[in-house]
Amino acid sequence: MSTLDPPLAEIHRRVLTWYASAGRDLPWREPGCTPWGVFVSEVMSQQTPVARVEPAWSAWMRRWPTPADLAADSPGEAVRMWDRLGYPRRALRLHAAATAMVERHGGQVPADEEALLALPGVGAYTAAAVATFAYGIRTTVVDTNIRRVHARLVTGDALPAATLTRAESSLATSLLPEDDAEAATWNVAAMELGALVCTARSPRCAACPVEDLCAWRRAGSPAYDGPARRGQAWADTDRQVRGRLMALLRESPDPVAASDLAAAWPADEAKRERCLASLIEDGLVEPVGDSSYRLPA
DNA sequence: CACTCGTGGAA
DNA sequence: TTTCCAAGAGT
Repeated sequence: MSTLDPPLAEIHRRVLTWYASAGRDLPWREPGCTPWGVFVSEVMSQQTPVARVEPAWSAWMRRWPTPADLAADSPGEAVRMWDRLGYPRRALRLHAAATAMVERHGGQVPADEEALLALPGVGAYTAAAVATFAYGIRTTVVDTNIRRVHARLVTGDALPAATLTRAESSLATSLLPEDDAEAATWNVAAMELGALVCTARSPRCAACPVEDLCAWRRAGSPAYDGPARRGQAWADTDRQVRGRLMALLRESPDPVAASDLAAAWPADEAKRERCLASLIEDGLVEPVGDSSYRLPA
């Protein structure tokens, strides 16, 4: 554990100042936003770019302003409203989380990180993010943006490792400001720096408030030299087929006939049937009668 | 721990 | 056109 030079306080000051002027005015960052609004924004933002989340979040919050409002509706409606944000199991889990809030937390988003972690669809990142952004609690947030900022600024690597390491987590904790409010702002500011400036591809170092302090820049911006990162295949994968089937089911207010689902992926019947079965297993689809299907009621 | 799970925009 | 990858979670 080495002492940073220059002092951490200087990094904090510069990044917080940068964030105050360059941070985006996202609706869930407004002072009046409810913890539920923050919670929804965090779940929607898991693996989905903010630009696509923003309109979806607004529509969602208009329809279901509280956890109880969502819990009172069907999981299928949540999946339909999720539309094309991707990974629709998140919609199912968000609905289940709302139900848990009603049943176990008086209809409120819990402030305790432990309780948050117990909710469906909430992992280490989301629990910390909701605790700090909705409730101002001083806790360590580690997302892909923050990992990349730390990798470059402190460690001197072009990119972080493929999976989160213990060293990264303890580094993030060691960088956290002591003050509660400042820690919360630091968390969002570091994420924002990674999202807008310290990006994965072609970072905009000229716009970075800490470029002269960056270990990676000081080392001459060496290229990534870790193990090859395997890209996500898409064509002919189960994910593509599931997506095709879900699109049909979302668009139809009525149950969809098996023959219509078959037409959505005629090339490989076995694969199609397997995907439909997995969607049913996941609770994203339910059979109606003998040969039609719908989103869960 | 490695793998799966959607979608679409930008390089 | 192809490739990359974006506020991760669950198994």
